[in-house]
Amino acid sequence: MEGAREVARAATIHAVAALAGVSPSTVSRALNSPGLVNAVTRQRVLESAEQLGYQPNRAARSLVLGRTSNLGLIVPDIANPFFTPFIKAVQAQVRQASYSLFLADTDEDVEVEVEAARAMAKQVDGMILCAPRMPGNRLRSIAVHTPVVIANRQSRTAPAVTMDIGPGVRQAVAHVHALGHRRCAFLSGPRGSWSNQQRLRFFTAACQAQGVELIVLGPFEPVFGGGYRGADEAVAAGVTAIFAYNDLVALGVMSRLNDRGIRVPGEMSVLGFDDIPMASMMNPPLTTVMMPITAVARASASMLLALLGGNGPPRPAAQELAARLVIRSTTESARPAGL
Amino acid sequence: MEGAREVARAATIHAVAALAGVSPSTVSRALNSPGLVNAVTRQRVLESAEQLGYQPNRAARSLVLGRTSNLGLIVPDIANPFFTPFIKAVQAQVRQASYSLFLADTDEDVEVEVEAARAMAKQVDGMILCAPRMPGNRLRSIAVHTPVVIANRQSRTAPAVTMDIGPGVRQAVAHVHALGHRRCAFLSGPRGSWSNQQRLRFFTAACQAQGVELIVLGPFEPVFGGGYRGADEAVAAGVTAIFAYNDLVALGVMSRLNDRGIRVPGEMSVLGFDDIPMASMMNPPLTTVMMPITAVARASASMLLALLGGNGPPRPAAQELAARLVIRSTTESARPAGL
DNA sequence: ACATGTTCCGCAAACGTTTCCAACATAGGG
DNA sequence: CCCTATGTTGGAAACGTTTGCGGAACATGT
Repeated sequence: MEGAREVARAATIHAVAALAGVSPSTVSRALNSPGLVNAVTRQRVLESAEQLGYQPNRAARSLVLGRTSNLGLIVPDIANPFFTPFIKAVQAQVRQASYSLFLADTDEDVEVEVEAARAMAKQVDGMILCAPRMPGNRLRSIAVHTPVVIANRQSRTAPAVTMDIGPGVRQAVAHVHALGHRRCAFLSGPRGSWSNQQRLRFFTAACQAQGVELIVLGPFEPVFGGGYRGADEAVAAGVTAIFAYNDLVALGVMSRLNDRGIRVPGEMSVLGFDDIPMASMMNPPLTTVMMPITAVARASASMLLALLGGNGPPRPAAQELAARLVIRSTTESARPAGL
Repeated sequence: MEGAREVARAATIHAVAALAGVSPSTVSRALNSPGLVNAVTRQRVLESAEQLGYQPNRAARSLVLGRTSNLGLIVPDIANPFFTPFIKAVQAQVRQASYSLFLADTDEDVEVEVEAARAMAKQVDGMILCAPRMPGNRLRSIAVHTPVVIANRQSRTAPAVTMDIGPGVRQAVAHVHALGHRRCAFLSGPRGSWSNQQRLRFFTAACQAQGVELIVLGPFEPVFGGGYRGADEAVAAGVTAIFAYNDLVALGVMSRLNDRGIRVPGEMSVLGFDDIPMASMMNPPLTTVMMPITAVARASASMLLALLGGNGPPRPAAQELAARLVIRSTTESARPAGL
């Protein structure tokens, strides 16, 4: 009967004005453009505001200002450790520019992705999209209304910051080649994912260039469990080294190989992709291609802020950062099969 | 010079009204209370809205309605895998109730915690706080203005949902006792953390009750690296089993023990806390106390939604869910020292 | 034909801000 | 002493919605 517990009704600018004995306009000015109001009046206003615990109503402010001071970030999966440094870096930068951040996770689902983006677009000034699966036209329909920066994927629709995996992939292939591996497997990630297509393409090219036979398997779920099946198929295919779509599946592969009594790196070399924090903590620590994800986050955030700053589209409408190989302990010389 | 790239100015309700040949009020009603408007007019309005790509202005709506349809969630650390199931579950439930979610991470820092909460409070209808370090008075000053549910921590200020670690801890101690361990270490987490104090208290009580000597060490950082030092100190203390503050440090402990050539569980039993996804994937898989974190998330979200639903404070103003031990492969019979 | 009820719709106020404009006071220059 | 520039303030409009109130149109019962 009593309805929702009545939270103390927030003080408005009028209340502050009344208490300070000035008009609401003066209060607004005292708070937002200190230069325009007499110092002693200002002090009085500030005290009244403090006393009443005045907090400006964001909705009213947004309404007249036409902006929300909120930014959005969409990532495929919060649980994927690959994204956590990304999220943290974006959040830090955004907060420093005194914006708040909306974060949404799409469970790696295209429909959720566009739905989340659409819903978010209505209440932010701009957003960073890390949406590897969203079709181009959907993306465009959003970018028309809202300033958008695309992360980790190329785009002609909006400014994008991507990673150039070329150097890392070539280093990886050169590394296994130098160790004597001649027949390797690539464990694909989700079929529709742009990242997967890109990785597959570069591995194919690098292997061909360096004379390594590449067996491509999959697709597998880009999670730990995906590595189980991947390991089995790779073993069946008789390869001596495995390039996993990402570190998570590499970890799954190692676990499965261990279960089957196949020693890493003694009998099978395993390479990951991404260099998530966990990679260096595994036993043995994982050799992997390090993605400069934090740098991407910073660049994306800067780009978005520049876009909103009204300085026109940022100079480089696209930016690309290089990945590189990190050699740890899951790669070793190939041994002749059967030994 | 040209200013920010001018995004197409959004269509207002007036534009839709004009196109449909009705008044703005009718448009509003057609969209929000279909029953109050004639079916054919409604159809006309809907078509006009569609044609113009009309999206209601959230700020204006919030202003008159007095609510934002946004909820907030504050967690100490997104990178901590313990929280990812929590975040996901909250997000799913919140979205289902057609709210959007603001997510903030506080880097385990008290100041950031209260600052984030304060900033967030201004633009959400309610929030879930997972803030183990926030002082009670700060918490109260926020809960006065905004409906709040506290997760994973007791509170007399706001409705809370906590986990009862008692059963899990007692099972863990009984387990190692049954295996013959009589001298164990507890690796403490952050000193100020409520969780840590709680875990320490329960382990102390359970060990005393069951006749196990407990050496408490630390505090250690609640991350992987924290386990390195923890492992060394535990070995130095001459214990045969280690209770880690959480799974992350347990993983660090295992890694460090492995480096030092100390076999787990052969020479040292290790128990974690939380049962993060990774725990079951380690090699060997970790024996740990499982926290019902997803259940907590669901309960918190339901509680908050009930609070907002205006049904008054939800029936149980506090709720408690039980933790339990999950036995895997890092615990084994104690061997006489020196063998 | 009239009274009464129902259905549908428009008018206008309200939400809490910001900001343009005008008004006033004061000071300074001629 | 007047004119103008400057500094400070209040009034009022505007942002885009929702909603209470009243009126028009129409149907129904007498």
